[in-house]
Amino acid sequence: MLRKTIQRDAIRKALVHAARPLTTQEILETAQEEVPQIGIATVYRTVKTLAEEGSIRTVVVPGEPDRYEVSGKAHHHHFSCRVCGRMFEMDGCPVGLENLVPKGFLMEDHEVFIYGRCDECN
Amino acid sequence: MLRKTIQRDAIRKALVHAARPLTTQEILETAQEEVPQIGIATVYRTVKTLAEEGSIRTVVVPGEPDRYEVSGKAHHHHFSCRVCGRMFEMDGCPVGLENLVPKGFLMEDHEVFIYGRCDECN
DNA sequence: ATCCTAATGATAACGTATTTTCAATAGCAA
DNA sequence: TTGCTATTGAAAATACGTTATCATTAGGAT
Repeated sequence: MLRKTIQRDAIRKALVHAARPLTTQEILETAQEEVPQIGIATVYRTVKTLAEEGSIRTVVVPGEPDRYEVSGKAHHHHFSCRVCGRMFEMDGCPVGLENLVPKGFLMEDHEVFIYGRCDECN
Repeated sequence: MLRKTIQRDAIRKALVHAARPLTTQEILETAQEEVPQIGIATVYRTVKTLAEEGSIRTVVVPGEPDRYEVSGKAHHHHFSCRVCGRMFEMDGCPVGLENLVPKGFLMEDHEVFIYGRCDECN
């Protein structure tokens, strides 16, 4: 039986309140504002549980550690700021992806990453 | 002074003749057809040199090891086959990427990955 | 309030990709 | 052909994200 702990609450809150996908480090830092003694192992454990139960989604990023975001959001992609390293959500989807797919290939899924500077760093 | 070796030649050839970006393992296997005793350390060393001199480009992929391809190709993106694990080139680019970028953000670059089954695995 | 045990925190261990080490080999200039 | 030293191969060492270990803490049912 799953127990309700202040650590899990802090981690869940960090993810729910974030408007962007968070790394385990970012989750740790946010959760520490509420539960200072929380450790990284708890973040990994909780994130794993939340992902298994389906309430969060893993965002796998090129050349960077995984991020996590609450599931159920509308289809979207991500913007990665080269200055502050944060990753942001972008609504919508580019057009004509199916035209890229070579003949005979089957498209099941896609990912788009845009790199640049976020509004704060720009 | 850089020396010409059969190992470097085999690695360069593997990359030049490939129609798709290769992992260090794939480079090793291809190069071994020509130089059976070649080791993975030489692949890493040579790939690093080639990247520094600009003749190849590193393709950083979500959740997978880096790939390498010769530079100078026309702008393109990649298709990743979930069955055989190979990555293929796709000419062209989706439309409307700039519409995704939030107000105040600056787009410098972008990457698109499509996942599915390649023609051989389909 | 007590007891059982799930959960935690600190840290060691792991997995995997990549780099370094070092003795042996092989370009290549003289 | 010789000699110098860049390059190689094998294996050890790193880097770094993630998982496991284990003694301690704290939900929460009774």
